[in-house]
Amino acid sequence: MSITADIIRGHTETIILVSLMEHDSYGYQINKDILHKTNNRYELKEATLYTAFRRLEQAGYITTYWGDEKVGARRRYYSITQEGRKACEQGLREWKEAKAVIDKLLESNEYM
Amino acid sequence: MSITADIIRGHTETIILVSLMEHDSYGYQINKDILHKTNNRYELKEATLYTAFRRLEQAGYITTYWGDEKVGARRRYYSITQEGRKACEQGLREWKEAKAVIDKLLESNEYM
DNA sequence: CAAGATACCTCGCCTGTCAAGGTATATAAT
DNA sequence: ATTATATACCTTGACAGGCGAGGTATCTTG
Repeated sequence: MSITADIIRGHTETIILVSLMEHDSYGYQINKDILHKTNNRYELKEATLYTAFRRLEQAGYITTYWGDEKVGARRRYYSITQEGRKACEQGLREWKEAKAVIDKLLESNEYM
Repeated sequence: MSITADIIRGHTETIILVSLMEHDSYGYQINKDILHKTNNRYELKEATLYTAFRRLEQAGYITTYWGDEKVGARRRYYSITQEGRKACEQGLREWKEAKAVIDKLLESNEYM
């Protein structure tokens, strides 16, 4: 995993929110989706994932409920709220802005 | 300044190293260059800048010397080392990788 | 019945950011 | 003269997010 903690820092919440935009999901699944979407290049650490869930819940961006699995391990599902959708869009805008700025600063000269 | 601390986190050192690739410079100038390069959209906080210099020096990525200004405030100049150039290139590679991964995760669905 | 996958969780350390405070010089305005 | 602003440097301590290390429980497969 070449992506360092500091580079991903601050994007975790938006990544989770985006993954909840289409449909409710649960922690383990969200992380596996991330792994597959990135062709096994990236995966959130469990501790990071769950602390992010707590923050997002605290902020009112997601709500949670237990699945009714008759079999297998219990699943805690997460659902994005209207506020969460706004925060998600804001996060995406911030990413685009940050990307443009960092690209400008890093690629203004090409040393690669 | 819409770019949050967490999004920029981890790029600071590479930003500084890139700015030293062409020629030696000093703190105040580097920060002003960043400000101009980004059309006043971004500027490092002084504390962040100087703590980053200490880290980079500690890591052997930059060396430092005092300017011989006859007039005005003294300037501490920084010079990138060979190790620093390597670290810079590594930082640029990491940025490209991180950008690709985050883009994949955030733009796999378009909600903007 | 051991191993591995699924599925959840918390504690406490680490590290980069930055607000707040400081020093000193030169110039322009009041 | 004094105040303000720009230049130019610096440190301390709080804060917050990432995550290593540890834990629990269920199901499947060899």
